[in-house]
Amino acid sequence: MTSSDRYGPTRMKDVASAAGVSMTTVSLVLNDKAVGIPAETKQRVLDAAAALGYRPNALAANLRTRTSDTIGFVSDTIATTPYAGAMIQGAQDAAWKAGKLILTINTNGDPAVEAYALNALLGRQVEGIVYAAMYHQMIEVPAAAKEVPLVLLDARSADSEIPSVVPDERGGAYEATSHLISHGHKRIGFLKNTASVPAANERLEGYREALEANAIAFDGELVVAGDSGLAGGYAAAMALLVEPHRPTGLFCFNDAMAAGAARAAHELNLRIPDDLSLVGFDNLELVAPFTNPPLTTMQLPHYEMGVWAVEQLINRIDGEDFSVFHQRMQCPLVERASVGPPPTRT
Amino acid sequence: MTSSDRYGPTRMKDVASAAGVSMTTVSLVLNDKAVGIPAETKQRVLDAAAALGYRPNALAANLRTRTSDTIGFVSDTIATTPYAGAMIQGAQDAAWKAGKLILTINTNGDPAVEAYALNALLGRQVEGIVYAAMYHQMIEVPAAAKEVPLVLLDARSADSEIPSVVPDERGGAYEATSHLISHGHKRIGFLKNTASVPAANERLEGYREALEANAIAFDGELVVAGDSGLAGGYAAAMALLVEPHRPTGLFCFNDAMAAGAARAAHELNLRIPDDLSLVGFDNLELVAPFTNPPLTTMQLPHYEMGVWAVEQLINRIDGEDFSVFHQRMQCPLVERASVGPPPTRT
DNA sequence: CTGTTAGCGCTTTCAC
DNA sequence: GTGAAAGCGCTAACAG
Repeated sequence: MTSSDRYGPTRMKDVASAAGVSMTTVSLVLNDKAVGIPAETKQRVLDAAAALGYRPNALAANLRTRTSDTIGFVSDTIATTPYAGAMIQGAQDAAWKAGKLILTINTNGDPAVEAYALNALLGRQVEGIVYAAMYHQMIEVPAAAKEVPLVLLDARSADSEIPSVVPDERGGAYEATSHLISHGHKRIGFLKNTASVPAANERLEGYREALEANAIAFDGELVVAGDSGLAGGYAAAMALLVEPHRPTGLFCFNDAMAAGAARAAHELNLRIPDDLSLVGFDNLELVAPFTNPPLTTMQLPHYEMGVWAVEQLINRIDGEDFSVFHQRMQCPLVERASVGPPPTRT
Repeated sequence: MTSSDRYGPTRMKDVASAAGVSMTTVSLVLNDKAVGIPAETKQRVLDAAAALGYRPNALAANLRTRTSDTIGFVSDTIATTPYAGAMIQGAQDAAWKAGKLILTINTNGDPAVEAYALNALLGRQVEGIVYAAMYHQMIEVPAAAKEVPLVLLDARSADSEIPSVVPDERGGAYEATSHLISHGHKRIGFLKNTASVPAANERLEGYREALEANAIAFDGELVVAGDSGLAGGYAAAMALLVEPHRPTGLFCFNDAMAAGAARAAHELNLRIPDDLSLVGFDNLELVAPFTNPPLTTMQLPHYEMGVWAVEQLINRIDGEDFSVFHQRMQCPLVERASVGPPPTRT
């Protein structure tokens, strides 16, 4: 009130003079570094700060300490996929728990934007960067991103030095197929998608391995490709189901294809799961529970991957735990009602 | 190379001495404020900066200029809704276009986290805050958020001074109902949800108004409530469709309920759209196109709302355009295949 | 046209 | 135990 009547928010200096102490003392108290300061002084500082509505300017502190408590989150596309939310949420929650804030940016896949965005992030002194793709893929990381600790989320890089986390597609497919087998199925088809993304190849592998592990011969005729949407699933399933010696169970590349398969089955008057069992992948929250019957499927661990990515990043920022580089996150089975024992007569 | 061999990133001072000029000159050149500086000098600065890989420390600049080119994005929950992505994307794109970065935080609806989060944001000198809810609702905004320009996204506040943007629910419902009417329907049911959220009430209003505008008497018997999921839609539709004088068209609170209605129709051997026309709401990208037949529905303008919110925020930060306070964003009709003329005999 | 100088608000030796 | 003073990296008067 006395000397420093001025515009703008209260500064530490104001608190100091209000409490009748120096800035050093205020800083010490407010940052819990007040080792030997009497409780009485401490309280006076706290009171003054509260009375003046003091809020430290983090920018100034960060400039001085050369930290920022901020991490960058770069993603290629965020909206076009329903999965994005959970990943971001996981990342946020983990960051928050570590007292960091997240600066988000999305590049829409444009390399020019990407370069610019990285610069903006780095200029703001982010302590690390999470580089997220919105579906499991191989990406090339701009050199600039490597200036700070970096982890890849739902993506991998040819540069194996960059830590990454992706879903365990192979394991998920293995479990999906095994689930069908455990119900007694022996003729199990795989509806794969045509695109050559890691998910496609690895899910096919998992399918094969599960078959092998159970001494069921792999039959190339039982895997048929289609586009990864409902229409593709419909067509692929149709091709398989009209055959005389049709499969009794279908493992589908994703839930959309599974929904297509269900449609094909209905048209052929095959009941699910009595005549045909179905397992999907993705566990789309808006479709899997609502197919008829509700779809048994594999859950993509997006939230967990988001958490892992920033926890790992923070470990690296803190200089700890450089052990695990490439994490494959387990995809849990979500049992609903589309799987049963195979029909007694095929 | 000469005097300042030191650790850490290059600073402006380094560029200055490398180019043989003062920091002022460097600053001027790099910020495009070099009014009368000879091209030759300018080039020398640019070259030196490039050679040294200089990247300005935005924190330092921001401290000095008392700006931050950063806006805060606070949301209650991000993952649990499929809509969130588009809103964030819109916000991001608009922010990026204005040269701002977004600091995101989500509170999971916890007021304690919220208070803390707001402090963190404000401490980092965000220039404004977008406060987003993940579905259209009334919220109470913490006082701290009002210290900087603020706009509400997909939410409204009792405090009418706070600008906000929400979907035009009433208008959407009006158009949905009118669409049915324009196809010749006269007996149109409304499947409403039981929760008393703004969306529910306003969609009911829009439905009534469209009826009135077309001289169709409102019939309370034709509006039946259910929970807002597939099961609720199924039950509500069932109640209506078993009646002898059943409606020929149904406007549903949302796509999930519409999917339930479709299920009920199938069970009753009513074909869509021959025997029954259906209009949904939300245009869920993963369900609406894939119902059988594909669902005609109203699109929620999430991306556009995100854009509007940050554009508005930036206007306010810049001290311009304080005119529009409450925006209701139009919900466009997405025509697919679930609407046709009513059957000739009811 | 360009350099000198004084801070932005904070943390942190180093004295007393 | 607490204060004075230096300085994080930058911008912006103000001279010259």
